[in-house]
Amino acid sequence: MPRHPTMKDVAHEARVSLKTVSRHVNGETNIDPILADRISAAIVKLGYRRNLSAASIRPGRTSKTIGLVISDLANPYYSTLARAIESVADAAGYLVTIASSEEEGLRHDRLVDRLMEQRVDGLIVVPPRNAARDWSDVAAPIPPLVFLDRPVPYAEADAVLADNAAGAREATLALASVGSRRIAFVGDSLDIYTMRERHAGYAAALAEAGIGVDDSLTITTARTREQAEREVGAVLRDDSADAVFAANNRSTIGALLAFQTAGRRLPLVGFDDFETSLLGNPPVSVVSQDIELMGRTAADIVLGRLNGDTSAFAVRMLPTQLILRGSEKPEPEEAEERLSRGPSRQ
Amino acid sequence: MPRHPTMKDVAHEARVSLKTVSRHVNGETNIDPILADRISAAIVKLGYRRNLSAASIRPGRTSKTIGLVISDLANPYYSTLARAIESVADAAGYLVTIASSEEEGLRHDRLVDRLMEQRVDGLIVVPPRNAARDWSDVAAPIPPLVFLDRPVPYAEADAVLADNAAGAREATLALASVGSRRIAFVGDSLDIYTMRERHAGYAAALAEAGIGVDDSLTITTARTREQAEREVGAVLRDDSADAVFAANNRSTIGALLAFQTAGRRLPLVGFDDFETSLLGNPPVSVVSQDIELMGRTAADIVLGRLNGDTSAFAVRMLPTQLILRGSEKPEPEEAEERLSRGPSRQ
DNA sequence: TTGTACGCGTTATCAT
DNA sequence: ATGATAACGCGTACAA
Repeated sequence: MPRHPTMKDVAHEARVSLKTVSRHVNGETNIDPILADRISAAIVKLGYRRNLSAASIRPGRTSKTIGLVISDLANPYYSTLARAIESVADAAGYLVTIASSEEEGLRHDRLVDRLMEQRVDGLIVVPPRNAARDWSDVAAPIPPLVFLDRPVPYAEADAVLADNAAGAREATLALASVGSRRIAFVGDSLDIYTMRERHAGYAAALAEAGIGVDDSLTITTARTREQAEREVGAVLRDDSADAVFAANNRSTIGALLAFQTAGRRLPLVGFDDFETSLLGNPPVSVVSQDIELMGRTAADIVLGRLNGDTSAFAVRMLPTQLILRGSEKPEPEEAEERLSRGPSRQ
Repeated sequence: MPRHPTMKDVAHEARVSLKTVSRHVNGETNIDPILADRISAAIVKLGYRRNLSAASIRPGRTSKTIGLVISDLANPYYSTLARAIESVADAAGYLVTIASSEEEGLRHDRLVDRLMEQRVDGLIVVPPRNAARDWSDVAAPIPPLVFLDRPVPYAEADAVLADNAAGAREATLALASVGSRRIAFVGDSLDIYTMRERHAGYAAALAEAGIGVDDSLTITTARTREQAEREVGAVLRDDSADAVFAANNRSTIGALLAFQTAGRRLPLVGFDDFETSLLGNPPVSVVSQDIELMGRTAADIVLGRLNGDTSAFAVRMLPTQLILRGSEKPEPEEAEERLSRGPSRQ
């Protein structure tokens, strides 16, 4: 593998000075067409490519790169966010370096440090659940920083979040409005910010509907799809609830699996839409976040800061959307149901 | 925002020379503990962070970054690939810069150029459907290069692919072995490499099973989930097929939607597993690719090359796995079916 | 319009 | 063990 040709090589080949090549490469116009042609020819002949790493160390120049630290790129929620960010960044001429923290504070901090050492121009970050270092302990200068999807652990930054509490409230009200009274909350630990928010919205809706919160209906052990399935299976056996608010994707799918196994279902609304929500029978009602908008907003904020926006730091709370597809309603009576259904389906 | 402190600043603050700071930062041991302490203190006091961009311009030094160009990061298939690559890369101390080509040749080429200008150490690339530039026209030096998921457009590189033809053959044989004779192929255009491969496997299986290929059963207009749904709906109305091989994810889901609408289903096997394949009734049989293994393999190859592996370029064809969950079988008779089913489910 | 000379932050050589 | 000095590839005063 040959060495990378440099500007000096090009200059030599084209019998011009370094500076003239630099001008040519940077698209300046005041340059003799004769020389320009010679330079172009030399560039093609040698296969010259700019070294942006080298260029970026000059004062005032940057890497035109944005760093993104999320929990897990394999999670569709985060890959959708990443895609939206990448899309906005690319349109502005920026690359995106993406890293997964796996919710581990130390790993997160290591990745942030690495990205700063790489001199990214901006940083978009999903704070890990188990935060390690405090952001106020990070030495200046910190590049424009946006927190995503989680509460803001640091004042000198912007943030973009979904209104989890409002979404959960709407979902729970929808279940209550068609007659459910013992609505179970099925989700992950309330140590997780989004879960706390969603549970708060759930509780608020119950209060509004004149239903007391029954703690035995709050299930926070659904870390995986399988656990959710077991928990909802137990609910069905005990007949302890008459509806389910599934506070995340895994809980929704676990609930559906439990319904399938039991041969009967409860009214259900889930948090976060999923690819096959239309395939349920009935189709599954969900609280949907505009994930792409969240990503685009975060990227826009960073790019705005890079373009000199010095307005006060702010938290953008984005609304969610309740999509009712039918699963929020109670199961029809047996006889009636048989009629309304085809002889079989997937 | 203050300026980044440099090694020179640290050296000055610690009253040492530049080189000693460099040694300290790079973890060399031959250094007076007294001075080391002074340097550490200065680093903390000034908030010094090394500038890897600057370091990487030295000959023999690299950016410790890998470039990845895929079709679309929002597609779970590619985000799973990206995650696996990132995971391997991170363990080896590499960052990954990810970009989406959107299957556009020009965009793809632009991103590849940008990554090379950024001096990534290695490149993993999904060649776009509409290739623009030929790789042989790209000037040397090209960093270690691995093609992913598509046929190899260039000899000086490694490649990692799934055995699409074998997977499709297995799927089709599974349908034939339970009695289907008019098996429809539902997928996207055969201009797409994976579709061609999967159709070839489908045709091979039919030949093996002693069934002729009926061209009217090959549907290649299912670009979206909705189109697939319409096409399969038509098949159901016409009764033109007695089974469906869905050659990609969207086709599988479209078929399931059509089954749901029609109130009856055909034996079905889909290509690529999906999150809720267990939620079907019966659960959906699929050909599954080991996407993570593909990503890890690609990353391992690049890292191997970076560590001096000079063995001949090779194409790794990874096997697929047929997962039979029940949907490959014909629908039971009406009476029988009613018994085998609970009164209702999602 | 073109070129000279220097600096960016880092690492490497080599002498001390 | 430590430091002066020269690169690395590129951009920019400033002079010509």
